Amino acid sequence: MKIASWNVNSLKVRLPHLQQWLAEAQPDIVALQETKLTDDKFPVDEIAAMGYRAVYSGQKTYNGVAILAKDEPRDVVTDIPGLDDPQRRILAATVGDIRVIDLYVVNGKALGDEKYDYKLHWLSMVRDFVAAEIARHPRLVVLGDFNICRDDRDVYDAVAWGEDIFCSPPEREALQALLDAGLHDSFRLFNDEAGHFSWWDYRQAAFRRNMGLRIDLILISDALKSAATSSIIDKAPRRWEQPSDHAPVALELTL
DNA sequence: ATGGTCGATCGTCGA
Repeated sequence: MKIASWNVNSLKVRLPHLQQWLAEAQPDIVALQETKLTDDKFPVDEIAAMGYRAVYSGQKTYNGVAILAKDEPRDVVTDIPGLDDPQRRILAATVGDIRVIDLYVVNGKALGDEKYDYKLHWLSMVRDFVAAEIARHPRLVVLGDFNICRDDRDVYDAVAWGEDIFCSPPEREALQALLDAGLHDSFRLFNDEAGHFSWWDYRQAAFRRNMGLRIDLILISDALKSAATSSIIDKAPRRWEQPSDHAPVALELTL
């Protein structure tokens, strides 16, 4: 069983990369972020031709999330209970006996910006939703683009970055609150090293210089932790022509 | 040098 996440930065542009990666990696479940497509434009047929069912929650120009799976996703949720939000950033579905919550966390722009306040509020609402979901679904995976670096190992120049956006204490506390709901950062079950990133800016040849951040995470409940055998960042698609600025991340389980 | 690069959209914003 393989579960993956990828911020594709426009599914329209990146569909050929997604198709190539699905063919090579063969994940059972993959969560996508930044599809930037309204639901009527979602490439259902092309995805079906790859052997995947899809559920999606999109909007024009911005945001947009989707879950692809070889088995039919069911019990789909597209909104955080109690949060009236037009931005399409969350998608929950059950595949087999695994509950999947796909997140495209608010970027936040800068400390003090109104988008930063929205980010923290959005995360607090997500935490409450995750706490309710984990009570109902012991096998829970919460994955996506978190737009938070959990600790300094996840930043290419932590001294220079300091406590700026993605690394501020309130953001890190919000991520820790999610983990405290009963989740584990699957990558860190297998790798303690600094310098493993999932996103690199398009500018300044950042990828070639490995000037990146680890912001794409796969968080898993206790029941899945005991079955996890690997959790990796697949940098290969970042080297392809016209890539997403994010690499896919993938978890393997013996289930 | 207050920039740089993408994507959506078509001047400018978001990341």
